[in-house]
Amino acid sequence: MRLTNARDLGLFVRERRRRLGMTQTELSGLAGVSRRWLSDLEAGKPTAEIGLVFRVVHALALTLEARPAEAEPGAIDLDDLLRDLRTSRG
Amino acid sequence: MRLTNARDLGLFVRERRRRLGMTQTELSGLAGVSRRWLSDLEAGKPTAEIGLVFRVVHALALTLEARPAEAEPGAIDLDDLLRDLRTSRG
DNA sequence: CGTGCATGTGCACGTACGCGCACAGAGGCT
DNA sequence: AGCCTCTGTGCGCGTACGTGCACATGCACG
Repeated sequence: MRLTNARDLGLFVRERRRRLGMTQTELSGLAGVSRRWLSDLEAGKPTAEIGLVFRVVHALALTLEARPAEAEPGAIDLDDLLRDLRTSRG
Repeated sequence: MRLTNARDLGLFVRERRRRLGMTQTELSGLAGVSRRWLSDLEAGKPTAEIGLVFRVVHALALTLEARPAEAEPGAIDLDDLLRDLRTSRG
């Protein structure tokens, strides 16, 4: 699942939690966060602290991966493009 | 790159930023965050808000992906295992 | 050596976090 | 109908956030 914002994250966490058959109370205890906060997170709260988010992610046996955005079909390497932009007129 | 905690995230952001030839000032302006905060983020601050993190991630042309943790070589499906645990003694 | 840029960091401010508690609404089960 | 579980949410508290500013260090260049 691709996460682009807090709402995505919240929905994904909720779905994952349900898939594992957990309640908010159980997951919050497992992750060491309050149920109150978890409820807000699942609702897409954008001000949630990433440290707590990582705790929840681990408790859900999830892996978080970051990678450069997909190259367009035009086959231009975005990394090089941006870097060139910077080094040429920066 | 696999991100497991705030420190990972910070280091990854820093490396990615440098790879694109950006300074903290440039990236912070592009992402709409303060340079102060970006500096802290790259240092691994665990209390950073995920909303701002997503802004930086986008500004770096990055994709964030979440997925179930890898299954052990023992071939037990962790999802099923956890779900069964819950439904049988919950 | 002096200048300029990149980065880290202390400070003060206004704001909102995350927490626990308590209650309300919605289902499900008997 | 009555009961129990799950979830959302208002409130109040103590705390730390994120921001902007200013300064210091480190490094490259002429």
